[in-house]
Amino acid sequence: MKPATRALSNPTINDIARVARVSLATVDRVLNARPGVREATVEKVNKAIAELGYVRDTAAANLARGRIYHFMFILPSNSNEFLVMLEAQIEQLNRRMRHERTRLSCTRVTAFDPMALAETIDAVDASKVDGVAIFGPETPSVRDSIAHLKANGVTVVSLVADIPSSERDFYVGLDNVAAGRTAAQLLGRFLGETRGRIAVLTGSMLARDHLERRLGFDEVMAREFPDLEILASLEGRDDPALIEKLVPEVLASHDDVIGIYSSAAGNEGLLRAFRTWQPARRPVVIAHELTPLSRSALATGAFDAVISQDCGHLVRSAVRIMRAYSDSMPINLAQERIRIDIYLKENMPQ
Amino acid sequence: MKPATRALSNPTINDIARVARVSLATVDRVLNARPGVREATVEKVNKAIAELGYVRDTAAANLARGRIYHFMFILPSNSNEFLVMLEAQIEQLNRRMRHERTRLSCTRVTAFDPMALAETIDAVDASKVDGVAIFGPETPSVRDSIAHLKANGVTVVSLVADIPSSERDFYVGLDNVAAGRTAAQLLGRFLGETRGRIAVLTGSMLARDHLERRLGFDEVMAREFPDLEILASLEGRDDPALIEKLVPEVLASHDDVIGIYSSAAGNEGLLRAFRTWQPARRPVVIAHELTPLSRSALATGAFDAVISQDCGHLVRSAVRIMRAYSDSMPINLAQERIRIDIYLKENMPQ
DNA sequence: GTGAAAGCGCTAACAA
DNA sequence: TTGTTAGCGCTTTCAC
Repeated sequence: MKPATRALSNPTINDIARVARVSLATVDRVLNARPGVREATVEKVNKAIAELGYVRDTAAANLARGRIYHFMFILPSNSNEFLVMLEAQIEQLNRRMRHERTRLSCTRVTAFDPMALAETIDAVDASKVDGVAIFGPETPSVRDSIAHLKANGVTVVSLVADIPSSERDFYVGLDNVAAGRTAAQLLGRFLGETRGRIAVLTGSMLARDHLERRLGFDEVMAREFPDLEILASLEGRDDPALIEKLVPEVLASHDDVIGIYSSAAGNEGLLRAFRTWQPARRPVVIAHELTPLSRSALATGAFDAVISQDCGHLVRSAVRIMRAYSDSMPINLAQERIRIDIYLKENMPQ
Repeated sequence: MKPATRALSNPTINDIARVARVSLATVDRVLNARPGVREATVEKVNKAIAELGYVRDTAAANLARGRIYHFMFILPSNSNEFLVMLEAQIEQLNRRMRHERTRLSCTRVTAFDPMALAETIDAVDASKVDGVAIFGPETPSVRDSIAHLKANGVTVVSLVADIPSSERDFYVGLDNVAAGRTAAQLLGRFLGETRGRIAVLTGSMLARDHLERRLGFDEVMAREFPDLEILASLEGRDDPALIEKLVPEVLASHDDVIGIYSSAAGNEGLLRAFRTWQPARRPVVIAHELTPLSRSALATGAFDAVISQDCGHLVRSAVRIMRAYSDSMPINLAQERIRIDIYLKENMPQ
């Protein structure tokens, strides 16, 4: 064991109190913007804070408060692999953070059902919850519910799919337009000189993330690979069974499908559809989300690339951000940016 | 402002002391494995700890100790873009963490000079430093210096390039063999049916990361793209000027170079060499590290893809790990795994 | 409006 | 070998 290193510390509220010639309690009142302090005193204290370059020790503050953070995740009740992984990460982080005064909980709401989502948001007890992370569709009722929650002092972040028209504090997720562009570029480059049609699988036109991906995909396809013809989106509603039914229909009606962009959840259904399809030439397939299934599809060559976002990062990021907002602390944007991960079989994590 | 949420807390040392019928000080002694406690008492305390599921509150412990962590980074004195970014991240994190009882410092050592590195490591004052992160070559003298540091109770992590034969506690960096494989796969797929020669740029045969990349690259090339001929590595020593001189020589002696794998630092020199080269067909270029220069090369199309590791993540990870080892706390391996990032112009962070 | 004092969970002198 | 006590930086009663 190393001896403790005790050194030149940062200024504390004691220093502020001394410099500003007030008591600790007054400094605390100013720091936490509590009422009952004369304007002149507030200024004295703020001057001392600026002078000394004081920064509050959040750990000590939380210790004194005995504060426990309560954060809630609201996810669609779909049970595709991505959501299973997301929920597993939430549970894992919850266990890890029990000892850091933080509690996470997770609620499921029927997928693509804005009313059910709005009701769930309305049911949040603002006196018991410090922050809510929402993964769901962007509709007026959802916006209203978010506004209501914000008005009650709860931090709100959108997760995976943004809700930019709402008053959410932050969006934790990737740039879905850029993800769609990336898929197009990979598909186009991997196809090289080959000519034919491209099938696109999406989830729901209600889901902002799905729409954005299609937008970015079409943009790059039109600009850089104008010789490839893109078919209309198949709406799979992230439902493996539905996808398994839809895919063969399209493949049967076009015998020159050389590329597939699976832009939403439900790879399971796509892979099952593949089992009964015997194309002349194996198509290039770009899918989303690295999951047990897509990993094995990469390994066997059924998928050529997978575009993904790190579930662990999503959850840690959401929690860090809800904490930062709860404490009015700054955010490291570079750390919170969710990367558009590209996985080939060669760079999958073991 | 929300009211503080005060709730069912975790057990504290007070609970342990009560259950084990000893004093706080004794509990503290057992927790910190300090001597001077009877075996029987130790067991009583440990029993209570297990019974209550006690987990130490590190924040409170650090507050009480007034402890300040001192971590040191040792980097090569080369000044390529990657190192500039790495050092910038260290400085930025240092500013951020001043208020979390953590101080970071950074020392530079002549690149590819094992003796100079060993001397620098030997010069570390173990009584003032809790952990050291080393980015440098793996040689016997370096190993010995690391062993010496470890013997003095300092945590050691290898950074970017591993030193597996040493007693380093952890390696923070990516799997370079897999990175080489990834480069080969991208190059091969982007080339499609085109046939010709591939030039490979490396840094130094002394650098483990460079060797490993070449290894992985050759493996996938031989297995999946046997029709492409790979030329011998050009050793650029991460020196832009040297690279600018070497590249045209190779291109002049082979008129069918259709692909380039720039596996080390010094993209600057490569890009300058391109300015005077007029090939019949633009080659496919895969480079390493997303930097201002490689970003613009992606944007203009001079590079087709960049394989990268996130500098911010490297530094944060190294610090989290040194902290965890200093406190004998567990590590979240999934969070610390450094990803092999693939960037196309479409998925670059803005 | 402002201040004094107790206490959050833990550590470290100093006693016993 | 063990216990008592002060105090880390901050918050929060409760007086004044």
